[in-house]
Amino acid sequence: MSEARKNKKSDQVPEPTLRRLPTYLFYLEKIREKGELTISAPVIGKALKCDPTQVVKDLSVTGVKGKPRVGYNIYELCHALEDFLGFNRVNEAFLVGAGNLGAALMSYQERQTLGFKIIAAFDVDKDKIGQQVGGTHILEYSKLFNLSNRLNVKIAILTTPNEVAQDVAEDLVNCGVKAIWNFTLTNLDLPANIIVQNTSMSAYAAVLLQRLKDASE
Amino acid sequence: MSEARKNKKSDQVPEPTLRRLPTYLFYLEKIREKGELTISAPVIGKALKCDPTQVVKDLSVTGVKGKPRVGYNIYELCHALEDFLGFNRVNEAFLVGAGNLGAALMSYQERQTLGFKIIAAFDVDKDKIGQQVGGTHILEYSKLFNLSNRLNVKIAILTTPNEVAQDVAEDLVNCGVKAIWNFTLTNLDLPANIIVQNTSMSAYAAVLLQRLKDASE
DNA sequence: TTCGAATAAAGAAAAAAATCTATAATTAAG
DNA sequence: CTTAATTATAGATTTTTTTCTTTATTCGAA
Repeated sequence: MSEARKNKKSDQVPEPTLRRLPTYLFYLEKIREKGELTISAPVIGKALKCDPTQVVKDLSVTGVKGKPRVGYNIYELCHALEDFLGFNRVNEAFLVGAGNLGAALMSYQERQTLGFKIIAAFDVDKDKIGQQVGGTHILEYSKLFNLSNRLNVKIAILTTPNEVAQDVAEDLVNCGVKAIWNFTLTNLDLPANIIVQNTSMSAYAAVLLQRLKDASE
Repeated sequence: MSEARKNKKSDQVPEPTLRRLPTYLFYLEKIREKGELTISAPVIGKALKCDPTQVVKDLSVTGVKGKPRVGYNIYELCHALEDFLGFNRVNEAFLVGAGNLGAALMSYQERQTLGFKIIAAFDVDKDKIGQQVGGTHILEYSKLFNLSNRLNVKIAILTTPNEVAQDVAEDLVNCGVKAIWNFTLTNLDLPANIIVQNTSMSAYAAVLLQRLKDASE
């Protein structure tokens, strides 16, 4: 049992790799549409400006094998990536806070694969309730509790104002949500078994500004 | 000269640290509003669920010194962080593609410090042109060229559809933009001196889905 | 059929980042 | 005034991630 846990941790795919995988997938889909059948790691590396051996290592998590002097079968690779990432499964999600960012994510999911489907959005703003964005209805927040009893939704997207983020997150956990994609600046304090993915736009902005500063010195 | 370049690179603050700095800043601002004067690294670490020595290392980039048994002066630290991140300077930016995500970022900047001010947004959609989001006007895309002659904008946010991303990015570079925050899935092919910060929502989604999968095994 | 070039794969080495440890400084309590 | 506890700091260690190197495979050209 302790060995099982040890395995589980060592089996975990590194986060940098996970972050790169969707990039490969979208690039490969674009190439596939052009009618190409195979592609080699050096070609991918050149297009995506990264190391070819990095590409090979990253792609190896899918289990797909490439052939020397030929490369990978694009169709097989796309399929394996989608399968590995879970992008072809129906990962249902709630969204709370249908403001600008919330609405953006709701319409985002329509056009591009986000990895899951937002099946219901919630807000307390009377003006928003009843509206529909990206094919998803915005419901009164209090409906969350009824709805979560019937549906078994494990993922939630949190795009509320900072002030209510902690309370809403606790509600979501009580409704059976296991993973929260947190776009607020609030550091959520939740049970250890709840997966929280903090995504702050400021973090990226900080890196961009700093690199710009570095470059001009 | 070669030594200067060497220094420049080794002086660069690690990206993980840069990404954490805004989190510290927003947490500290919240604490400061409560009237606290000092805070210690262990307290920050506990609140933000990270290692106290990590906190010390991260904060040391600002040059602020803490006192043993007391901690840091919150006011001084906030100020130093803002200064270091450049959040208190007026970093002007263009935004191209005032769709959902673009609009989200435009209104985002109003409420929370993104690190810069979007001074003009551009789109080709007649319905959007003339509108105003988050205090910023949406202009006809062709106006970009005239405007960039007068203003000296170094940063651009790219939230267009994937298909036009490369062309728009090239336009932006021709207009003097040095750094592009790319929200599209297109891998931009631009001169090496242009800073590109790719931000794909799917990357985060991938990590979240995977960790959820790991947890249920 | 054979040779050579290109490539994936696997492992080693290097680099980067996070964590841990020891030290010194400081303040509060006795 | 002294001591003990707390904390910042700096350095060492460990872990993680990336890059480099080697090997073996495969296809195409001679």
